[in-house]
Amino acid sequence: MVKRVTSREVARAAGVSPALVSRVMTGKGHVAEATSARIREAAAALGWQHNALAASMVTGDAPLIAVVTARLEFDWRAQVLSRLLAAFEEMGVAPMMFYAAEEDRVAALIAETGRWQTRGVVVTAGDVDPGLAGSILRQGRFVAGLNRPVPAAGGYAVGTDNAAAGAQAAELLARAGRRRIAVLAGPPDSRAGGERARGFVGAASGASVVHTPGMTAADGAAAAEEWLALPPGSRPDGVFAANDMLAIGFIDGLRTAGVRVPDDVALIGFDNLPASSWAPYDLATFAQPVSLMVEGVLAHIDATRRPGGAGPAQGGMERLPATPILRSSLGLAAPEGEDSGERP
Amino acid sequence: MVKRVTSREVARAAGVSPALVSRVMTGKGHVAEATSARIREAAAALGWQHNALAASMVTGDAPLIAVVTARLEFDWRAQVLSRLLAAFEEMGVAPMMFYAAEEDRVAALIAETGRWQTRGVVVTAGDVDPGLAGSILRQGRFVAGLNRPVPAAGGYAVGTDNAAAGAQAAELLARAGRRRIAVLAGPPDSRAGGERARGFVGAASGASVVHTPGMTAADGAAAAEEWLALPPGSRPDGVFAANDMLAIGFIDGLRTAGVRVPDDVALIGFDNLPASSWAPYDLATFAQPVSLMVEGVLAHIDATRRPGGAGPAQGGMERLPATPILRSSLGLAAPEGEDSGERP
DNA sequence: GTGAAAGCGCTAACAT
DNA sequence: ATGTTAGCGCTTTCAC
Repeated sequence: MVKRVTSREVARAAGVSPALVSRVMTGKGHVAEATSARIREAAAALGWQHNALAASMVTGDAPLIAVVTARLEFDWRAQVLSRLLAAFEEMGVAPMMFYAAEEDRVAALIAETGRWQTRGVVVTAGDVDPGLAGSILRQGRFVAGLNRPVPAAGGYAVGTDNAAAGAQAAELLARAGRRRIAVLAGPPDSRAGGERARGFVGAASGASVVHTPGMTAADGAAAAEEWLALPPGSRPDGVFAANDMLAIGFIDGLRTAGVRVPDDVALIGFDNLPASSWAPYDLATFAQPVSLMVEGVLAHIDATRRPGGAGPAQGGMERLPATPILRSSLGLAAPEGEDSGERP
Repeated sequence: MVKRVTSREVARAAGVSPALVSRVMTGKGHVAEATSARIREAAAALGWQHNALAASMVTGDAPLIAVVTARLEFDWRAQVLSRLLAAFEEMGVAPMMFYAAEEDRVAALIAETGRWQTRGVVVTAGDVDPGLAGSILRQGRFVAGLNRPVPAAGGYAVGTDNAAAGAQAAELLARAGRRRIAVLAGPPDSRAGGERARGFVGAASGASVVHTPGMTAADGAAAAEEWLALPPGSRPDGVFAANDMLAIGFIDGLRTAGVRVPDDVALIGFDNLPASSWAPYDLATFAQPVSLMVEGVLAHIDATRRPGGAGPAQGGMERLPATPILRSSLGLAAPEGEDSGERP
């Protein structure tokens, strides 16, 4: 550790008091143009940087936001993070990451965020404990859940309307003339998968639910094996996969056995992965409202900084609609909306 | 902002001096078991959390590490980040993210990291300015570049040995009996693409270099158009794509025109994306040494914390070998190494 | 427009 | 084993 330059030294070099240096940095109070310039020069000459730690301590407000996250291989998480980080950068707040190796570490991580005087927490993984959220909220900090509820008064949560999308999937498959339909729901404990499946089943009586151990392409391929093992007469001819990975693995598995998509099985996935638009798949899917979710979070953060504080958001979760992307895997004769084919 | 609880209040509640509370938190100095317990109880009762900001200020060492990054859609970046964040979490240091919306913001971001008294900077995007790196290093902080050099004495850098992999790609295509070979190098200003292409060309005289505007599947498909536009006699029969996205788009483009892979064109990509192993592609590729890169960075950070400081690393970049993943797109009769097929 | 003085919440000698 | 005393580097009244 080398001796650090302090604002006092800058002040002395510029022939002013430390208070003036502070005023120049914070922009609060009036400083003569000439003095300000002299101070900046002195700072540059000494290589001084404004110490954010010290400043935060005395003001009691650190321009810090905590982001609780987990495996970034998940598409929506990486996307959402990219945009959140870009926005925070622009807002001039520094994001601190709290990475959960295991889902059950999330509560501990959320608690940790308080040690750094962060303005609040954005949670993109795991579950938000009501008591914990409440205590953070009571400190005047915010708690924002992405694709997960924040069950506490004053908490904010946005997410994809999975159930509505599920219902829409059922409707699309019906419109494509499919009668025996099924949903690949992912693991029984998958929140998103469960919601999508419930919406699907709710809109289509008689739909069957197939759980898979995970939500990878390999799990989709395994589901294809199961499909092939069914007596031909009872095989579903329309399938909604809770995500694109599952759908892609399912397609690959079916094709290996000579089954045709969409002729033999119509298919729709979820996530609008880049791969869904690739030639071998041309997979119909749903695009998550990533931009809107991020905007929602940013708007909430912004609201908590203003006089009135955040609005009346009371533990409910704002549900944003996913956008159906119609592609040939659905086997719809003539999609009324043109295939947008846009990337996520 | 609500009135915050301080260690002094905890001390009073526990009937001790503030110093003891500090000792319990830092674990330095001896505290009687009973006293320690009393203090912890008081803290819990008051809902007090140790203030990391204040502690860091007085010790002069904040357990903070800056990570400069950019678009997380890039596969290796998301992978590397996941592991780095997990490791930092385990080390008990908090990662602060500095997100570069544009490559040319990187220098400014690296400079910013000093304001938070971070122990050092891990750079995963853009270029590291030598002067800037030098001044950070002189402050006793570390600078670690991932897949980019840190041109300053004491800086550390690890990355994939792109040139060696390029050479190996050429060799593999030769072994597959290909004579007219080419490389899809990506944009002329792509560092990784350029290195891979140079290694390829260096190992195979007569190889042609094709630049593409970007490195997406769409760019690969456009390259396929170009390939098809060539007179049949002069079309390359072996292609090395600087990444899997490009390769996949190229395959899709060729197939649409009835060209067969590997019969008409043998192909090898780079990155070992999950998609490379999917049935329609079964794309030979190279896996980046992600784990080793991360380990290198962690070891360097660890070294900088010890007495001797970091080793003699002097601006050079540690080059780690990419692992070839042999798959059917290469058209090798009998791969001597079994297809590992492992995911990245 | 500028300076002096008093802390922010904690830790680190140095005492005891 | 515990308490006392100075600060860390900055911001903020309150004077002038």
